[in-house]
Amino acid sequence: MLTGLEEKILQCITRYITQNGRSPTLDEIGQLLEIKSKGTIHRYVKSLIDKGHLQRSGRNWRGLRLTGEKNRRLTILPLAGRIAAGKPIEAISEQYEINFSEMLLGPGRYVLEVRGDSMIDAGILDGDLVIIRETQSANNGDIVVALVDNSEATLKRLRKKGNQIELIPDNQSMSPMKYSADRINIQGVVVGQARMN
Amino acid sequence: MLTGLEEKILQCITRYITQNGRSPTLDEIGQLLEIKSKGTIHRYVKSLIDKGHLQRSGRNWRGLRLTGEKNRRLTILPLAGRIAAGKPIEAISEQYEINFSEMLLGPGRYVLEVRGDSMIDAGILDGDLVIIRETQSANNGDIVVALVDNSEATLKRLRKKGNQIELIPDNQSMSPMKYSADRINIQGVVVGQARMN
DNA sequence: CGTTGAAAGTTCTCTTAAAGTACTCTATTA
DNA sequence: TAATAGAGTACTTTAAGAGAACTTTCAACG
Repeated sequence: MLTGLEEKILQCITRYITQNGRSPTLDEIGQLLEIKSKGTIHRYVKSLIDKGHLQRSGRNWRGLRLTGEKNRRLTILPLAGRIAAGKPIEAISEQYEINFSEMLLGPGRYVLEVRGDSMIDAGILDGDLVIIRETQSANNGDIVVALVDNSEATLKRLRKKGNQIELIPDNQSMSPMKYSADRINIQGVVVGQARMN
Repeated sequence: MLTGLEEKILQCITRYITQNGRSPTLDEIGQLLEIKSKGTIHRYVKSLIDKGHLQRSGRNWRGLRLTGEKNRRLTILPLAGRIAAGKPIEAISEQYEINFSEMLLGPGRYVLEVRGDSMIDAGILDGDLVIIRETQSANNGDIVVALVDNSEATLKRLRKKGNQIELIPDNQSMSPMKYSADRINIQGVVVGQARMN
């Protein structure tokens, strides 16, 4: 079990290595985390080595290595940077990690597997998983699970117009459908989308 | 058998861990349940440990762990069914569950934020997150992070043809690029994709 | 090739704040 | 009266930071 700082330092090293291809020095870690004493850093790096999350190769400078085997914090991954066509990976300074638990957990979450291409322009393909948060209310523009006439469920983008509700497929070859508000029951809204390869 | 307060505290801890990835301190529990004395909290936490609902790992702060079932459910969501346009949600007969930890965890995973539309036909939009597994080898058809001439990183679909490597954007308005194999370095392959709304 | 000094790593001690533990005392309620 | 619940106090342990003093590594230079 890692303490808060141990966690932070491990993340910091992981990120440094992914971006620069070599491990940081103690002082560099200290700079990134705003800790002035390299003795303090060393204590935690050593404890990470003892706990098996890091290895030191020989006694070289910048000789830290990730072991990778130990499970990291459950749903948190380092955000290494941004990638675009034709450019180097752009380093990210503001944010260190992506917390998926916010999307995945929390009350009333469940998953639906999407069938069909009706939301293809929103990047939701056949076979994708969408994470739904159960709710009766949704805003214009949300992608919702809507129950029509209490019999048909469908995944569409929502637009409310007075007493009318429009369910809009994000697919140019399909057309929106209009209903009076009392025929539509919102079951939930899409809070995330995932695809596993 | 748990008393009312024991139940409340256990739920509170479970919820905290699922949302934050680590256990709360006694004071934090107290804050959430509006109990001022951490001595009181401690008494009930201890009784929960005695009854086997919680474990304490060592003497660490935030060292509480859930036992049994609850522990395993952390990154698992119920798969409620399949949804398609114009049809009821197709129920999935067995209790089927989606385990995201397989995608998110494991050695050498990190996240990149995608810039640009070059993979739009694969459902990877501008701003999406892709989960990368670090590897030097990839198969034909994989979506890879490729480093060209050790200077430009790009996300493209891979096709190998003898000593030639083709990097194919999944976007009809862009054309594939061909390189000799020695100019390309595979950094990792896409193992998952996520979008948070 | 060996010397040397700066940079990096290691080992300590000291300090503070926060967290956990062990009690006692009190109130409510069935 | 026993079980449940809350407040509070005193104490111990842990996490975290600063910094001094030391050794090792590495590269530049004569």
